[in-house]
Amino acid sequence: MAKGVNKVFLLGNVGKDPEIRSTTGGMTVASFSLATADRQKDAQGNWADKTEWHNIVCFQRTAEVVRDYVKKGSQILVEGKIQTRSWDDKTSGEKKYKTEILVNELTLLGGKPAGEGASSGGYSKSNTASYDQRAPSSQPDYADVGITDDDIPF
Amino acid sequence: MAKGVNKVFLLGNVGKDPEIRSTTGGMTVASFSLATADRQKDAQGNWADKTEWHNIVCFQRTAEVVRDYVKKGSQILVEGKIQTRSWDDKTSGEKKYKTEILVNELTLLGGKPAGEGASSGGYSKSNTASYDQRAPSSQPDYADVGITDDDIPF
Amino acid sequence: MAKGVNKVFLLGNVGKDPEIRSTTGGMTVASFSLATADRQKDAQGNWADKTEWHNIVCFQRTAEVVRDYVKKGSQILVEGKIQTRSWDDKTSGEKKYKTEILVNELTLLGGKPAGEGASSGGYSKSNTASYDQRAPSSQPDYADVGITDDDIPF
Amino acid sequence: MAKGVNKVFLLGNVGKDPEIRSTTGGMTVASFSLATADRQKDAQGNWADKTEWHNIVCFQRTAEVVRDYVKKGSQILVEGKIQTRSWDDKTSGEKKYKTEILVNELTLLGGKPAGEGASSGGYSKSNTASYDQRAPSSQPDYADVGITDDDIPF
DNA sequence: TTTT
DNA sequence: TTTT
Repeated sequence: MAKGVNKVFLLGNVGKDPEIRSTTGGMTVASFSLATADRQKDAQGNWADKTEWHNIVCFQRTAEVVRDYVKKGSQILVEGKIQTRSWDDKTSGEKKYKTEILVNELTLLGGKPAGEGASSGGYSKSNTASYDQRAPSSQPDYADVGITDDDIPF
Repeated sequence: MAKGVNKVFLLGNVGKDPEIRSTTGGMTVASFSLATADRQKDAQGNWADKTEWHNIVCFQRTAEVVRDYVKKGSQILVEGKIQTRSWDDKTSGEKKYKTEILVNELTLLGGKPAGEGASSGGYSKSNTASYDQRAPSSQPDYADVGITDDDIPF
Repeated sequence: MAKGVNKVFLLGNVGKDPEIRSTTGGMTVASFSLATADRQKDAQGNWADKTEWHNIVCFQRTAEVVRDYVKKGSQILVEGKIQTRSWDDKTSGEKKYKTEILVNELTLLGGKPAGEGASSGGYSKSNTASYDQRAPSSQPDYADVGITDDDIPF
Repeated sequence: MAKGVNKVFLLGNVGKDPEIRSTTGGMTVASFSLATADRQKDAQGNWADKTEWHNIVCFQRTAEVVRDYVKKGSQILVEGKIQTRSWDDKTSGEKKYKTEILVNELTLLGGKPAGEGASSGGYSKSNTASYDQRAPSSQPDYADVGITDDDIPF
């Protein structure tokens, strides 16, 4: 029986080809950024599109679906939960936070059809660099902290 | 017609008495942290409670409900959307991010009954300090950036 | 402040061209059936697709979007609430129930591209007949009961 | 990977003590009605509470939680999906429909505290009668149609 | 920092 | 049929 609720629905477009990794336990992990567009009024009272970017993380079978079918531009719907990780930045000595959406369920929609785009396998090494722009070197990722399959929270 | 979806449901308990502010446009803004409990397996395979903390922001009428009825310990359900603000930290020169839940709808549940607790108005000055622990001095808050009522996206 | 929650998310395909009507108050109402596909295990333990049909009702601007853009086959996402209407069937004398989803927000997805299909305006008279198969003659619809714009619950 | 979405969130109060049954496969099934309150404008433009009733069905562990903790008056939050069953009424010869919410997750909230009320075990035989008022004799229930554990869709 |  |  649930004690609380932490549920998120996002529908949007994938910003770059997903990054695929494996945990030390051999589990597949996929991460990518997702843009959700929101029509809202600006300061002048005009309707304008505003884009919100989300850090998405998928595990196991869902990560494999992402690896095989999700690319830059894909339109998807995800259901998941919010999780904020924190760590001490070794350079600045400051506490840092990164909020991510851990996905329970993923639905592929239309958007840019799969099969086109730069990378053949839905995954390209070059993603790593741009992903790191947002997640600087001192940030521990799942591999760094030695995540195993037992650590996955669902 | 919506172009995307960015929807969050959180049910949990409020960590401290909410902080209440006003924008330059005179709109009430309430912010507080909300703990959602999640039962999940730990590394040993045992079920353990894990708490996730969320930064909640309410505007206008909802902020007034918060001011009048929500206190440390209150059990509430919120529906809202995820927004990540970023700014350049003046001290370290680094880019920082803070993810918040902007509330559309709030439902008061049971939990610790309202009317008890330290603060009389559901709001105590002392919240400010601890809130600032997580949101260091160089972070712009809504007042700093001169938000007016026109900026509110719903 | 909300006292309860009654919220539905459906993603699926429209079964027929929507039926468009007007209330006595001149408000546009659109109704159609929406199929949501669910992969589930059958009695033999095999995964099989099961389709669930939902009665969708849209009002005002959303109904106009439906009239202009939604057709048989369209893939859409709706957010709304559940409502069950009841009436006494004049023929059988029995109490009847019809559960509908009243839409708050509608998002057009890819699916079968708009612009094809039999009807030009996203609405064809012939829908009425098949719609009526599920909603027999003795059922009051919104026009029959003299709904005006004031009756719309949001 | 999901092909569609059919998701419901309801927060409200239980109308009667739940009815508890077992399938031929020995699985526990709990059903009850849930009232969700909605503040909406009436024809005169005044805000009025409107109650919507939902037919809730829980299986397995969730049904056991319901049996042990949920009573008339309990405030709960459920997440589930919509399902409409249909059958031919043997008396009138008409097609009938009943829409139900199949629960995936249930959260007990405050409301009227458990442990009080008429029934000792959170379950009273007398529920059956009133449930049958809404679900006349000719309606197949889960036991009638010989549901086994394999039939449960999640 | 909450809650059971 | 619930609840505030």
